[in-house]
Amino acid sequence: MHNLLTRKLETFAPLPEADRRLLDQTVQRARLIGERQDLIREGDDPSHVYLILEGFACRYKLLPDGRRQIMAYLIPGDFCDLHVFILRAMDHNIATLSPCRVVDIPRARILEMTERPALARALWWCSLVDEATLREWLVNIGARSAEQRVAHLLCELLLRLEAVGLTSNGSYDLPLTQVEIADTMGLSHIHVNRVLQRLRAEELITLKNGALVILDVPRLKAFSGFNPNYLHLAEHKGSKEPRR
Amino acid sequence: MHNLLTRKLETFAPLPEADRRLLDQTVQRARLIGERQDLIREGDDPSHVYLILEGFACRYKLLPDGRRQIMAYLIPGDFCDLHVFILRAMDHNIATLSPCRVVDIPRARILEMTERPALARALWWCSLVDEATLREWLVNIGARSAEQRVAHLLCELLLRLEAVGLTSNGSYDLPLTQVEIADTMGLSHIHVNRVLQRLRAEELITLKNGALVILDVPRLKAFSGFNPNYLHLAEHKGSKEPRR
DNA sequence: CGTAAAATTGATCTGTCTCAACGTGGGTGG
DNA sequence: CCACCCACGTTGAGACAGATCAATTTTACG
Repeated sequence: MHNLLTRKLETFAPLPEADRRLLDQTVQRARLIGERQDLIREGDDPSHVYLILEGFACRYKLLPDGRRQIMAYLIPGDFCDLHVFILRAMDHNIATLSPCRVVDIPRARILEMTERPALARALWWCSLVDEATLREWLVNIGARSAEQRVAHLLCELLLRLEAVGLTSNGSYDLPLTQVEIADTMGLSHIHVNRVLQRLRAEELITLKNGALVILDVPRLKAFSGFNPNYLHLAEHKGSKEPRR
Repeated sequence: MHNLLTRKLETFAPLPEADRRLLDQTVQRARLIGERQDLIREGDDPSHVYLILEGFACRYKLLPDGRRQIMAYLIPGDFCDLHVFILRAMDHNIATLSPCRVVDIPRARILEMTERPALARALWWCSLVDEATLREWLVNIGARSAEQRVAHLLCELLLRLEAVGLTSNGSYDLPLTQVEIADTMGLSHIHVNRVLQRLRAEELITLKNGALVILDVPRLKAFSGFNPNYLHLAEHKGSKEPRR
């Protein structure tokens, strides 16, 4: 099996051998970062693009009154700031949640990647999937009940972590505090606590010390109204030809 | 002044004359579509990319229980479905809100555009700004009060419409019903009605028959906690060099 | 005019928040 | 190695923003 990045990008479409080699080179030197460290701050114009190899990170914004809204979780294989390559200034912050292993990719290397058609498309695909995920989060917060929101998040993370081999039948590490889940869902942490208790009482999940077990995946999906289409996994399974 | 699309893309960076000519050609033949028509449905893989020249449209998803969540407004200069160029299947619907003038751009033309470096970057910029807007909407729905949410939306539309020349000092056409605003904000339409009344009572806005007047722009921005950085306007004003 | 969609109003209900304790477990320094 | 501490989780009570239900009024338009 190839490295994590290759594995993720090939979810979209197979890559030429030369591209794989470039990715292998790219993912060489990683550095370790402790939990709850800001990786990038609003206003920054970072000189490198960061790629998560291990651990959880998040995008977030702070409001004047001190509230925090988490807008995305970044898991192994995710780029933190591909967009500043174009946009110049970060409009939000990125912080680690758990200890992370991170690769710093120089801009020149990204440029090199975007000059290879298959890789360029794969990177574009990454940022479009991020966007689609954001849309689903908006639906989640805007239109679902507290219980459904949390359940939906757990279903999404199951599929995303499965895609990078970080689950074992329905269970995975979820290194989040209830406060962090609350800041993600637009709920108070007290309410998140009660929601989790209800999900446990319904025998849908088990969650203790960051270890999540989904006891009945189909039921949790049905309960939360989960439809995986927005993750755009399994794109090349249908053996479609690239379109003109 | 050039056409609308050129104007919008040059918000990001000036374009070579040849690119402008290509854009002028692209925007030739538009078609008219009535209000409240679906342009694209979930599951579609459209053969053209649609560009709005006039009118309002929106992205939305429907939930099993019949709720609708609107996830974006599309205004003149916005692409509807640039992403299906890569992702293949739509994961949401797009419908007109008001009558619209729309250009159908064949995929081949998009491909041609992405082969010109300045245009490719400009298109990428468009989709990154869409993503940044989505993040701000998430913050809006997740962390702000009903009054602030609506006020924030009105501030955002002011800047976006200003960028395409569709405002006149603090006022613009807002062809939305209160139900549509409600489906956008994750509120009931009855509550939206009351929120609008309060904004009017505070002498922040006037809104009647789709004509919005913001009576005190700075106060409305302050009230809603509006920070325009996420729209990434005025990128090349600072005369930055393109980075390597 | 007549009709349907949109806006408005009032009354009531409920999900979620806030405030205020209290419990608990893992890490650390004495 | 124990005791303390602090972050995290849990519980209860009360308050409130916003939902729901049910009319009624206004507006747009054929």
